[in-house]
Amino acid sequence: MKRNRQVAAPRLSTGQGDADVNGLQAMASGQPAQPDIGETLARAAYRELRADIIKGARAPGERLRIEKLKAIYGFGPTPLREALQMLAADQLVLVEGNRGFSVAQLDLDEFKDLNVARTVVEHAALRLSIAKGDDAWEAGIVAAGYLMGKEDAALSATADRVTDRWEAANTAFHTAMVAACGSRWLLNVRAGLHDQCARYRRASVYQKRGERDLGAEHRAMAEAVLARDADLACDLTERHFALTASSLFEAPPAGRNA
Amino acid sequence: MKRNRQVAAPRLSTGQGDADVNGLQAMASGQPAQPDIGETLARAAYRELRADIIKGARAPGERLRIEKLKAIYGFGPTPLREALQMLAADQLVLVEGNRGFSVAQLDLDEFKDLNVARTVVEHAALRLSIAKGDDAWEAGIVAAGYLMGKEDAALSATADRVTDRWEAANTAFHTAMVAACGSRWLLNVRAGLHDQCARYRRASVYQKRGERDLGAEHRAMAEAVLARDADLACDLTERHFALTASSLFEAPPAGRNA
DNA sequence: TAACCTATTTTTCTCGATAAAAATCTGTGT
DNA sequence: ACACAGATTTTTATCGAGAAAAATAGGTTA
Repeated sequence: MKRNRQVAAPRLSTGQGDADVNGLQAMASGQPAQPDIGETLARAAYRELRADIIKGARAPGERLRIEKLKAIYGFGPTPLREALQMLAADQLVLVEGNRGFSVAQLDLDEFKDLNVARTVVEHAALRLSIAKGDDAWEAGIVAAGYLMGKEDAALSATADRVTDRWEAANTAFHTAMVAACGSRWLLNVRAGLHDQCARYRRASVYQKRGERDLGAEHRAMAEAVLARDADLACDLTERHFALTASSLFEAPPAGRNA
Repeated sequence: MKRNRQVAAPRLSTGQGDADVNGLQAMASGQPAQPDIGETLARAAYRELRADIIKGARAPGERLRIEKLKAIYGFGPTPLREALQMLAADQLVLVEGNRGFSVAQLDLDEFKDLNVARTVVEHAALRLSIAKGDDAWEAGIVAAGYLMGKEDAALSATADRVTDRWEAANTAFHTAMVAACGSRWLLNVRAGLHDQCARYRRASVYQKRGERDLGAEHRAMAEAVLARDADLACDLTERHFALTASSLFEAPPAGRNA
């Protein structure tokens, strides 16, 4: 009777009672942040912060003081701290002894390192997936490829920065191709590495996509995978990653745009 | 003056003032748990819980109620919750909406899955390491192999359960071989998968080591790696993992020994 | 002036208490 | 007896306050 949903009500009653809080959150996170019922505040804070860090809304190196985050996101100190600890486990946030949290720095050497690991995992997942994939898997690739094509077209038309929509389609497309690899652990690891790379991708102001035809790259990959040509698919994937990487290397040292 | 080390003093003043708490902790974690200075209680709790879960002191599936953990480890609710969230990120702990935490269950299918991912990552790291390793790397393998040999001998002499010492030597030995792979990310991922597997290894009551000569397996691996024979090294590693796995498969369903 | 020690402020971390949710128990009606 | 609704208990999640640590500022001495 006097009992409201845990996740919604306390959020609003955290100090201010009007809609300004939601406005702030929407500004910070992009979407209205509709918390799934049963979701904990700590997890909601985790999701919002994670999304903001990956998309670059929270700049690399930025100090994440609890009071500041409290003002921005409207969560209390406890959920925020728990969220930050989780993000630290993801390597998205740096935690120093008694000196608080900060957004993990972007570093070119780190990115090369990351790319090595990602390529290894992606190759393995791709080969397994090609060996094991069934009809439903193929259909999933076709569907994701279709949406990817639309986003690629929209992107090259506007010549603008990468959008959230494009990112989502990209993630779905690449995930679809490795989905049948048969190891949830491999997919988990892969997803983590993918998210890390997404951060670098989106942080780079100078995305010289002009010289790339992403649509063609994606089409070629899907084709190779559907043709079960593992060697070609791995080769295309590696080149795909490398092209993104090299466009970042040519940009000025990342992480200085705080 | 009135200021003590953060990590030690509050621990003892958490309710009881006598040494019983330490006794409990020592019982639970195996060692006196000497917290590094500057370490946070949350991180100390994380380390202790993590070690206990991996070594099986906290049984798979066991519910981790805050009050219970408070009594066992002597930490307050906040550090404990933060530690549990970190462990959940590591997939060592399962967290359910508003229903608390529990030790992740052990499951044979899950272990097969895990082994796929681990083998992939280990192979890649091994190949890279063999390609790039220098003299210091070789020396590290020789040193770790020497200690490993001692522990293997001690183990086969007592025919007893795997000890903490053996586990530590095993971890160090395998880590030494991949240490030169050149990607910290790959090593991080690898370490996480290794720890997960260690859990399965130690949980299995029926470790039919009798038929295995671990010392010989380890020596052969070190030899192949030092000879820079990547194919052989990968092959031996895969077989090494597979043997451990098969000895678990023959045991009754794991995780029922709570 | 520079180095060092002390006091103050700021920030982080932890605890105890409280509110919210789930689980359990109880009684009621069919 | 069984199913269901309501109330109670237990467990979990969150908040606000306070203790501890780091950072900063100020003052003293060589």
